[in-house]
Amino acid sequence: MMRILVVEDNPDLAYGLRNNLEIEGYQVEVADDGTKGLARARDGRPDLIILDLMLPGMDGFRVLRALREAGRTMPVLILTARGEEADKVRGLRLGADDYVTKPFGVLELLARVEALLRRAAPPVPGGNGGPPPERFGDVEVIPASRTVLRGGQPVPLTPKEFDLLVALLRRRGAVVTRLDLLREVWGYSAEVLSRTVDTHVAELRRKLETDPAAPRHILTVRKSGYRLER
Amino acid sequence: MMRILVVEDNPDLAYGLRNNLEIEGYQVEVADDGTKGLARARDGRPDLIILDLMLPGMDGFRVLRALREAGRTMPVLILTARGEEADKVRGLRLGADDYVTKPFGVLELLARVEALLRRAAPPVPGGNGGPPPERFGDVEVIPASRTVLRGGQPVPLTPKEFDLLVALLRRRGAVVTRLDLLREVWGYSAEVLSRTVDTHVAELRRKLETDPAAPRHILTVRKSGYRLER
DNA sequence: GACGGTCTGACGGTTTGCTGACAATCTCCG
DNA sequence: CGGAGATTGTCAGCAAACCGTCAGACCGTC
Repeated sequence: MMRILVVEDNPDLAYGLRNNLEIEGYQVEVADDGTKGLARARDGRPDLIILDLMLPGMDGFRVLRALREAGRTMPVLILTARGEEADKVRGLRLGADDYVTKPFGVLELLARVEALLRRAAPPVPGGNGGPPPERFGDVEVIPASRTVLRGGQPVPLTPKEFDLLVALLRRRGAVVTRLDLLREVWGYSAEVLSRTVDTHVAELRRKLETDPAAPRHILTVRKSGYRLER
Repeated sequence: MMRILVVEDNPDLAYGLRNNLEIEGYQVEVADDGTKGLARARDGRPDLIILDLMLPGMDGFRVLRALREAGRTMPVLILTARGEEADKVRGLRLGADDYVTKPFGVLELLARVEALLRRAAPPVPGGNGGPPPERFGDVEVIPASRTVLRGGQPVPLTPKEFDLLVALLRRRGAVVTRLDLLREVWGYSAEVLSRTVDTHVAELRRKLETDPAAPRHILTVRKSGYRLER
């Protein structure tokens, strides 16, 4: 059974989380301040941590940093207040794996918890917690949390968009054909008479390029495919 | 040495393919109908198959399906007639790995063959993937990104221009006739008698030569063709 | 039932390629 | 040296190819 540690000082919220998580079949432990949270995380080694950033005493950032410095690599999902974009970014940089903005729907949180646990399933022997972030232009791609920052601000990408971006990133500088992209991102081999790939590329440009009509990073290679440049 | 099976009923085309593939260092076998092709593929286990879809008797689709049902997983590149969009899709659904539309330039086919074999091969740890850049004068040609730099600055080339440049580069120092260029870049059915090649050469000179009227690298060999010098 | 994500096909703009006429250049030979 | 013929260079206009864009359909989830 998966064990989850909730570090949250608000009793109502903590109670609600415990309830919902236990209904889903998780074993839940709650710590109501940062110091206790860090201790439980280090000693108990839960499978996942839900960490509020706003905590009395030792705040969430310090907990997170101390945890990673102690070599604990379990996924961490941080809770941030609406509008505190900077906190999100700082948390992700410190090694958080995902974030949820308060107020949040319980289902959204459960979905993210499930996703994180599923992804963390295969433990890497010598791994240090996933591949390092990739950068191009003012864009930073953090595979571990499927997060994209642009100029330090999180950019919401749909799953397909993110996968497509990663596929281009994996062969940065080289031409990637539409067929290759279909293979790697879509997973089946059906060349398209339609504009599926192009549509998603356009969306990526809209979200990540300064001037989508004159892209500087996500480039078209006529008659061949696309190419991502720094 | 990589072994390639060509299943093609048109003798001229089969001959041309064999020639070019052998020049590239592949060991080539040819089958001129579907039944023979299937037998050779199953028994000989080539590293790659080039399969025409239009074949007398057992057509390419049936060959492909039978091959996959027999558990053979080597990459298959299918040849389809122009405009047969549905065939392409059907072929890919049946498990083809790539397609080339007739008429095709030999260089395009060679590039795709190479790509398929590279993908099927175990990735070399220290390998840097792909052929190294070629240089002449202050020009650098990078096949992987279909990019050309001149004095370090990117020069925008159209697809035909790039392919033409690569064709000249492949035989740097030697004379390449117009007919050769038509075969390699334009396709096996070279029916162009006009000034097409010259026009594109002129454009290359305009973009890559310091003085296009007195070219130092892309040279004319009167009564023969063109020659590229460092 | 609203909503977001995804896919598709039609449409239009732009680029690219091809062509053929003409100009320029070269070669050969008178 | 000069000129004819052969060969190559140049150009602009047309047609096709190619890609970006969009609205709408579909589908699963909330």
